[in-house]
Amino acid sequence: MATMTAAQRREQARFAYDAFLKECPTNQLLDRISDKWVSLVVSALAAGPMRYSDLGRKIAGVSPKMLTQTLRSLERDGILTRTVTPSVPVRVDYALTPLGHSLSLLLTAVKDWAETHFDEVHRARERHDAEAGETSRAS
Amino acid sequence: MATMTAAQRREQARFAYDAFLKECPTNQLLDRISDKWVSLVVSALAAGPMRYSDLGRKIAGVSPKMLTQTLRSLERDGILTRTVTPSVPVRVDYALTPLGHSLSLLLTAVKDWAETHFDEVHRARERHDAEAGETSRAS
DNA sequence: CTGTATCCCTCCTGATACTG
DNA sequence: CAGTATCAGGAGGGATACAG
Repeated sequence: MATMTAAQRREQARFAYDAFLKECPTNQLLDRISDKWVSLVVSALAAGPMRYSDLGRKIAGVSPKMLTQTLRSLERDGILTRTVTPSVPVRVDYALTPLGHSLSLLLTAVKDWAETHFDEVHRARERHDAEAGETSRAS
Repeated sequence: MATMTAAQRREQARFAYDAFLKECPTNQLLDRISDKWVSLVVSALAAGPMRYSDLGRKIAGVSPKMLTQTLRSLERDGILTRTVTPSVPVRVDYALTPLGHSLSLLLTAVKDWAETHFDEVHRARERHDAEAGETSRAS
């Protein structure tokens, strides 16, 4: 029995962690809104409603798959609305809900933080790398 | 030539996107701080300095590899400090820098948003799923 | 125009075992 | 105690082709 103590303990820990995640679904939500494409879509829509292909153009690097996937999950979560206009060529508009707007405010705040402190991070990074270089050159 | 128009356009778009990312490294930073383990480590450290194994215990589901990896990148970015005390068993403490604290404030805000609006999201989700069921049952 | 379905491939993740 | 090295597995992301 003693031979699998480590594995067992790890499994126990993992189980506890999973349980924690179930009690605290905030983490899921947090993971979702911190998704790469989510922030881009929400920022794009913050300026106003947009059509599918407009979004595809504005975000530029996104594949139709990821765009649709992101849009669907955001619609499901009530972050944005999807409006179909059955004209001759179908037209679909996406717009932020009030909930979506409040989220966009937050994302903007985070973005601001990143912009404000980027210099600091960058300097810390260079200093850190430089010191690493010194260390390896020493000996 | 006409046969690769789509591919070319996509490549152009991708190039433009990459260029945008270089001009706006905020996105990289944003991606980094929205990492799954980053938020957990920063929250854990928000309460005060901790040792390596303490972090491992508190976060519970993390493997030593991911813990070290996360810690290293955060140290490099000046979010936290790593202090080695060369005692008989080596002792290493991790602590948030002022920069790290300001970040923890933001992450807390996001977490608060997630907690506040979780009900709303959940309801939106159920309504959406219910409507989908109705749609498929109609016809 | 607006998506959907498929395949593929890379990166990330995590587990294990070993070192200082 | 505090990591590092290595390897396997899986999920996510992208490209393509096709449908409504």
